[in-house]
Amino acid sequence: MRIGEVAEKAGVSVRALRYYEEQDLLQPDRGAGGQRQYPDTAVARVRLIQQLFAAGLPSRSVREVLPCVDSGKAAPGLLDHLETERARISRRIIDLLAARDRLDVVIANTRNPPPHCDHTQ
Amino acid sequence: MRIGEVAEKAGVSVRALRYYEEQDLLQPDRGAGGQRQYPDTAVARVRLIQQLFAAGLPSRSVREVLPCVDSGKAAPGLLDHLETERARISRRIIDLLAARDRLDVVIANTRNPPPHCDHTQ
DNA sequence: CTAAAACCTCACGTCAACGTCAGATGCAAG
DNA sequence: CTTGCATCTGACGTTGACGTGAGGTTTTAG
Repeated sequence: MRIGEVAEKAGVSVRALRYYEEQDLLQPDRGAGGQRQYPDTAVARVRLIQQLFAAGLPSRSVREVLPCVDSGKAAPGLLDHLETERARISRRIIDLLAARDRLDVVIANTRNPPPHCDHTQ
Repeated sequence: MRIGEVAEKAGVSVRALRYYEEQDLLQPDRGAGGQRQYPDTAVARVRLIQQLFAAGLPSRSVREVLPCVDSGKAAPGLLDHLETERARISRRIIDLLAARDRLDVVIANTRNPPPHCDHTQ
């Protein structure tokens, strides 16, 4: 597969794919004319990368995690890192839930104005 | 209250408070010497701002939402905006949950190597 | 064979929420 | 009075994940 097809199937930009390679998250082959050649599995891999990015992992961490997804083995000390990231994600989820609740209050108040109006500031 | 105290009580930097003012999220008074003077309610307000930022709202949206939190009334069309943001947060939460699950698989595999090793790419 | 896509490599631009530094001023204490 | 910390106003720096344009090459369709 060439870069455009991968981009479309994975739902990312061509630029993003080149960026991933620059960050050592992908290592596509090169065809005769110097064009990138991806295996079919690359699409799933890109989706995984996106998911990890969405979780707030920096590319450095993604680069460390990817080999472990393949091999099922972790480099020494990586397990701690993984759990640290997991904790970060969990905290982020909690924060988002709290923020959503705050928004819900605002929305509810907006739908039918409450009797007691805060006059904060 | 002066800016340093607000910063400490709200758990943010002094710079952040000046930035919020620049973005029209706070309008502190000015004392004789030109120093900012905050009411006690400012601490809670800053915490709210932080929470909305944590939810991924840009300062523009926060600026729109804040008056409604006070008044309980929404500007026309804002309700749609609020629900759009709510939906965005919900999607974000779902993404994070999915990503966390992915990490959990990696962590589990790392703890005791699995029989079947993916050889993705 | 040729025109149009698609691809290539630099390399600078972007955006948000601050960090940080410089140089000047204000404010409370001894 | 002066020492010293808090605060002030600019204004440039940072970070990450790309966007975007320039200028050239490769591949594909007709």
